[in-house]
Amino acid sequence: MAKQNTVFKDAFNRCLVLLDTSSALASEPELGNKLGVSRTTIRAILTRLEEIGLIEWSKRRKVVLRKPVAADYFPTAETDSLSEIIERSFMRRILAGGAEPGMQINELELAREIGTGTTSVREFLIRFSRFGLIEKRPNSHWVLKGFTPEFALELTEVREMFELRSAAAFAHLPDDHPAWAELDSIAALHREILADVDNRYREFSELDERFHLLVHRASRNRFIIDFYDIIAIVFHYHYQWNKTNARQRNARAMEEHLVYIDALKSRDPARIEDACRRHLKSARETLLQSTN
Amino acid sequence: MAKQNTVFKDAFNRCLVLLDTSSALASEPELGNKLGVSRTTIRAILTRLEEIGLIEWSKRRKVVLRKPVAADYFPTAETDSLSEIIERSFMRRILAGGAEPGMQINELELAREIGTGTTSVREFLIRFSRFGLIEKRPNSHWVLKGFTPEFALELTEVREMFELRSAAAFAHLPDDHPAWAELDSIAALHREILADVDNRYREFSELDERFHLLVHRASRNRFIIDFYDIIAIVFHYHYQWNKTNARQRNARAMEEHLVYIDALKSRDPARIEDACRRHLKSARETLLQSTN
DNA sequence: GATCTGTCTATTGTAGATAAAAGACAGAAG
DNA sequence: CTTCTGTCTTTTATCTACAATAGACAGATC
Repeated sequence: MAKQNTVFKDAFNRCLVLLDTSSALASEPELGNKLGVSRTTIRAILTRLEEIGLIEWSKRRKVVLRKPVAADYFPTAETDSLSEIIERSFMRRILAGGAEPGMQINELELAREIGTGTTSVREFLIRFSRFGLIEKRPNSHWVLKGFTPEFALELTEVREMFELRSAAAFAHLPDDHPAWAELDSIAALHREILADVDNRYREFSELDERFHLLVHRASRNRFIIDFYDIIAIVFHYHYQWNKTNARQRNARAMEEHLVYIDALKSRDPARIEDACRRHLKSARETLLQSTN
Repeated sequence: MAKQNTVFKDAFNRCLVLLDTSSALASEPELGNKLGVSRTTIRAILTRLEEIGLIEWSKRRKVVLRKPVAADYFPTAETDSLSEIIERSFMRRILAGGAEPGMQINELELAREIGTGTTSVREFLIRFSRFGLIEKRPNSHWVLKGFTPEFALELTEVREMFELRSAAAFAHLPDDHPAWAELDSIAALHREILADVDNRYREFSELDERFHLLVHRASRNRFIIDFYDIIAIVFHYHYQWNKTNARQRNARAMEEHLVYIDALKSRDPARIEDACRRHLKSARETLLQSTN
């Protein structure tokens, strides 16, 4: 099969949500904008909606005939893009499985295991190589460098340099910059989650990424912002994987974030640097604990 | 054609050089080590050497029959790997040609122009995207972000952070670390070139890369060292492209390097920082002059 | 017994093909 | 005259196939 129609299926599912709350659908270009896909895909969606009797479609008339039910949706397993599937498979293998540094990575074997073509695996590995966890031997295999203490230290060294600089830059954002509002909204969410931390501590991972990305963005430097991808992916899988004391660790990190946010709002360079350093120090320790 | 045999051709040419100064060739594994290729390729080379009457080959006996002549070598155009060809073509297009920021990049068109398959072009673009000059719109084209002043400023901001830290780390290398010897050899080469700068100033580009890479390596941080790739490629093509005042610029940079090297050898943090900052400042100005 | 060669197998690099998705353009509808 | 739809073309994402290259193993040679 040349290409999975995951874009179609995913957009179709999102379209069902739209359809749930309205009695008619907008024009094709407008739908395309809302769902972030081209008109070609929109028309495929409309065709299917008509086929399964959800709408009556004739030129500009797109009347909703009934509410969508669970069976109308495509299963979520079919809406993941191939690269997401490969990423998850690969990360599970190297983080969860016995992933000894120095291990060889075999494109063909990976592809067979995931049930996909080699090209996609290759492209994934090339993209992934910028994270510094694997390395290519030309005309030969890839080598896994491993999620080792050295990796964690090198990563956090750069992270600290970048985040300190970004945090300092944050203080100089103009008063009307949207980042301030976003910062307030993030702070509020922290307080909400902390108020019910036993049940909601799992929401921290996503919040953490949102907060630090906001800080890094203040650098206005594409290399600094791009580097945050590496941190995000490492922490993302790290959270999924290492759940010991998760509640406690997350609560502590959220407290630190609140201090850090207050420091940013004060615009006082010394306070910012201090709060930032404290938080980065404990983030580093958390990460180091989980390397072997 | 599934795969170009450029590895074979390139190793063959390098083997001819070996053959020029000896009357018999070593064993297959040893040759493989020397040339950095597998035994399969070595045997292909030996087969061809025999075919064109350069050696007599029978099991372990590989007697040289005559000296290789120019016609025995494969043309250099055939020894470049496909990714090198694509890289050069692409850089020429975006640096030399009218490369407006925001321009769309078309995989198919690029492939046709270079005379290669789309897969290779795609993989090149994925690898290249880490340099921050292009960006992918999923399911659609790539966008050229352009070699703009913003790019140069963002690049040099990170470079300065990394190089200052690496230079500071350099001072702490143990006395017997090989980097000190390499530093001396680089300094000597600077003096040689400076003594005949009118004729040899073009050798600076390569020397520059060698020197700064050595400094970055002292950080022992893979992210810092990898980042130097970006700097190297940008400066590499920049030197090829912007030749105004090249002699004068290179001479000045070499003088700065010598001061910088002396500072490193003194291990005095303040001197190092000062020399490093001065040099980085003029490097940034040079780069900025050539953006538009 | 260590290293080499002959032979065979497995993997990578690249081209070419094809379905999915994007996008262009003219005529239709407001 | 602006926005929409019908239709068509182009490009991307992915699979498969195959030559080049790497690498494994057993028997030969030192």
